[in-house]
Amino acid sequence: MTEGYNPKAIEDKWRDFWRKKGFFKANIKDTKRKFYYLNMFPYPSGKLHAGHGRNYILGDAITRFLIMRGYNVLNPMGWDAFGLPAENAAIEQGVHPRDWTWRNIEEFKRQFRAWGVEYDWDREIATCEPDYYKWTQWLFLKLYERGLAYRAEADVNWCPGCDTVLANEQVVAGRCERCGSVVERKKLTQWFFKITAYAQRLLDDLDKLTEWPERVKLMQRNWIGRSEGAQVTFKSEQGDPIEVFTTRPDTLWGATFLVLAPEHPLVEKLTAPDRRKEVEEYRKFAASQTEVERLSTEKEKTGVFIGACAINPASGAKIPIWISDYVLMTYGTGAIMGVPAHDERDFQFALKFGLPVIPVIAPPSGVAKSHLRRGTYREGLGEALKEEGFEFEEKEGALQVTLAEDDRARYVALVQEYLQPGAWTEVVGAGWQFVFADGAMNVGSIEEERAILKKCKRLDPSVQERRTVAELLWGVEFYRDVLFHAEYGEMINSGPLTGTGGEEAIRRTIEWLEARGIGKHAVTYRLRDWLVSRQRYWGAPIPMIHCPRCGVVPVPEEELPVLLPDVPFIGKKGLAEIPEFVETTCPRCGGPARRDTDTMDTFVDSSWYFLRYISPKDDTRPFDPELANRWLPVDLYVGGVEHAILHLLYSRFITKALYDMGYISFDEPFRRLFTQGMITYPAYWCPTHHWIPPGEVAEGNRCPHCGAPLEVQVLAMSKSKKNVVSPDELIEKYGADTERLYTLFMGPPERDIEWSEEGVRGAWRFLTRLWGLVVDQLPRIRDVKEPVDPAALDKAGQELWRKLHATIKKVTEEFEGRLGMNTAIAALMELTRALSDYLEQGPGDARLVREVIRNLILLLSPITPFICEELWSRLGEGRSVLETPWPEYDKAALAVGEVEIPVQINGKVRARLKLASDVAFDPQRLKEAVLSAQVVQARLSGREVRRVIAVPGKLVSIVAG
RNA sequence: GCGAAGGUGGCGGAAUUGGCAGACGCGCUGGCCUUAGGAGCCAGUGCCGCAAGGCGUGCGGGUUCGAAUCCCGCCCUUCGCACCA
Repeated sequence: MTEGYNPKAIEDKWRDFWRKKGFFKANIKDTKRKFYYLNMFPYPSGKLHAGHGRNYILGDAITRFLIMRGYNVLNPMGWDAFGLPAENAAIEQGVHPRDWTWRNIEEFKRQFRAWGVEYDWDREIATCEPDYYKWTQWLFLKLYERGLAYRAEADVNWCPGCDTVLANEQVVAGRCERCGSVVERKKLTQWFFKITAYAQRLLDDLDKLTEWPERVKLMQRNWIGRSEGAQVTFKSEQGDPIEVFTTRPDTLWGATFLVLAPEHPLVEKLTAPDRRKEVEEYRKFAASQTEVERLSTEKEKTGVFIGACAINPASGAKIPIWISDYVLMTYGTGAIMGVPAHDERDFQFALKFGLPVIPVIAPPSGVAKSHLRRGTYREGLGEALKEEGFEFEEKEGALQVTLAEDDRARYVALVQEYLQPGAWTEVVGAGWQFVFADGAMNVGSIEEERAILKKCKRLDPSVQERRTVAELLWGVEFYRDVLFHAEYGEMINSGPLTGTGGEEAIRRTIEWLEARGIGKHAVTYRLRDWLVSRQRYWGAPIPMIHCPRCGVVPVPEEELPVLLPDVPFIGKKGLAEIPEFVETTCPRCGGPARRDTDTMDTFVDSSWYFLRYISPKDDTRPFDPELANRWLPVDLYVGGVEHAILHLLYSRFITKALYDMGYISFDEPFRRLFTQGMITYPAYWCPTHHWIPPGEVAEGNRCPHCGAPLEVQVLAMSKSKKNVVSPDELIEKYGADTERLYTLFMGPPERDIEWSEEGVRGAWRFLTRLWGLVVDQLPRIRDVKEPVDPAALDKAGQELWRKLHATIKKVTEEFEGRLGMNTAIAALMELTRALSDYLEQGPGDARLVREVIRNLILLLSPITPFICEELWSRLGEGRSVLETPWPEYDKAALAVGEVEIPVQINGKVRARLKLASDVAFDPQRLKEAVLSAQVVQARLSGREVRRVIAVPGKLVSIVAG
């Protein structure tokens, strides 16, 4: 009876072995064959679950692989230990956030150890410790010195439930992510980092990041949101300049109104006295809008006229000034020109408030529409149109004509003949034309628009209520899809620039503006400055002092860190409530002053931590610049996509700022980025009892407490949704190796995948089989010392020999390249199967068996280190797996034995031939061998062979007549 | 609405460069072992068909000796952004 696989005993035996041997300690001074591997450090929030394993197990496997490849690997671990959850948990449980945090850290470390996930623990950092946040504060001071940190009043997200400002990412659909309160907007004076100063570089340098996923780069591009266009100066009737940003300067002649953001500073000045009350009310309404209301899509446009007008600098037309909340103060100049003919939002706004629409860009389709109402034309028009070749449809006595722009004149002439007295029709296309019996009129300016409307009202009293021509046309269903378009095209109704088209239009308009000094080329970004203030206790204090005489004064560098006051933590507490913290003296004048009572956003802590690992204990500087320049950028950075924007953008920004200050010689922090997917699991929701752990769900998907049917959703594992699988239980039941193997095998690491208990069993079965196989063979191979002699192998031996080398190649390539551990493991399973098949045929060549087992263990060891270390030691190799070089494959071995070549005849596989490798890889011999084969001849049965395509080592395709 | 990624057996997925579609695992079916099985072992398993054979990678077309892979059009799913002028 073979000794069974007992993971518990094995894992306990090897658990601390690697750590004691120091395999995971980087030799920081030696950077010859260095590799900086980094996992995004975790927020220590309780316990690790199986979902976390995706990240750390992958990282550990890669690290072990790199060590065996002879790299000097730096793979450190630390704790993103400041933040709201610690504080909230502390309030609920009455413990100090620091104690809560360290308790969790200890738990995480215990779990890492159980998983066999090892780090260079000498370099452990925790952002909540003074020896770390001292340097976060140092960073703040440096940014302040450079003018990259500033204080300003701003609208912020305020959660009334948690009593603090929230980060944008903590606001989900307008509600506080934690307590669900509707987030309010509040005006507060806050600290900002000027990330916008780096917008262009952050955008441009994305092109340098060739080893980042396209998806992440795209998300950053969108987030930065560069828009190119023009800034145009309009003037109010009183002469006040109003700056407007537009990406479509070519539509300038079509601007029939201006809209300012409600908070725009000019509103105060421009508002007419009789409109003041209404304007004030609207501004109040806009300010009170919660994020939820503001974000609701498809909501009707709102706004008010402020009783003042401006002059369109191109057309000279007098146009009204409105305010509306669809214009944001934080983007561009906070004011826009309304071009309803070519912007959907402006079009809706104009339609709702009766503002004129003037088309100024010809639709590129070159199509125009004309609608003839019943009774407006004389009999015979239909026939005449047909005769002239116009396309139209008749609908309830009305004619709907669709014509090419080129035929417009011919069409107008024809229709005019048939119009009833007092009737008219329109041609809507490149410009809107009204065709009356006595002539045609063009909607080319506001005056013309007014004149046409007046004439129509006179002719047809039923349109008396229409406020604009656009409204008149909107009444005709047939026209609706052509009244506005946002495409580029030839400029029309645009004074001197009429006729300018395509690429030229924008460029020439900007030249025209610049020549007149009323506008210029301009670029705007969607990216906003980074708000870093938080009114909470558990964060790095902002190292600033407010002095009544000297104003804002930075804390001198030598006085850092500004320590968090060590106070008993009961209930909510901000630094502002702790007098012994607040009261201080001004470093400049020595008089009484107050400390800044805000702490920093935790994203500041994590925006530079990858530098601190280089010299974590240095208390004279944040990092050793010389070593940092040698070790960074990080060679491979692995973490979740959820950080695609914020953390990664902030880190890039801080790196560039430090580069500009001369502290480092690289300006991107992470050379290669890999974003691993999440592990999902069913989550059960009861309307009354909320999230129910999957294990407690009652028969028929019902709530165990009230019997209500539960809503099931497959979601990323998370403690709050109670759908986590505990590694502790898995390790108890199957061992850490099984969990590691399954985690890496379940699918490609970048994809989200559902956890499966059955899948875990499959991994367990494989390890059990492997164990049995090796242990069975040990007695006869333990003392075999001679290498394999490939020439002496029989056919089956050759097959296995080739398979072994193919497997080494495959696994090595996955570790070095796309990290597809799933297919690497599949290959190892195949090799295991091949070995056991080989052994079933007889005892086989002991040297070969030993060689296969040896390599199998080495190749699998990064994935399942415990079982491999145990089997390896039993093999009697004398040193540890991690001291053994990674196997190399032998090219010659890949060409040993026979290859199966499929033969296609007219596109269908009709035969498979086993051919010797030297034949199969030689196109000429391959062709001959296939054509002369019996099966192929029979299949061809005398048909003419027209063409033969032989792909060496792959297949042969025959085209027969 | 805009942008991106994706759609392959009952399920997770493989096919990395245009070259045997479904590797590997799960599940299922049958058998063995067992007092028993939510354990283990062996075999089978894309679909239709007794078979020969045919059909198959979201749908429709195209290029090619050959298409999951390339091109054109459409449908669906997921994610990101969402009044950004």
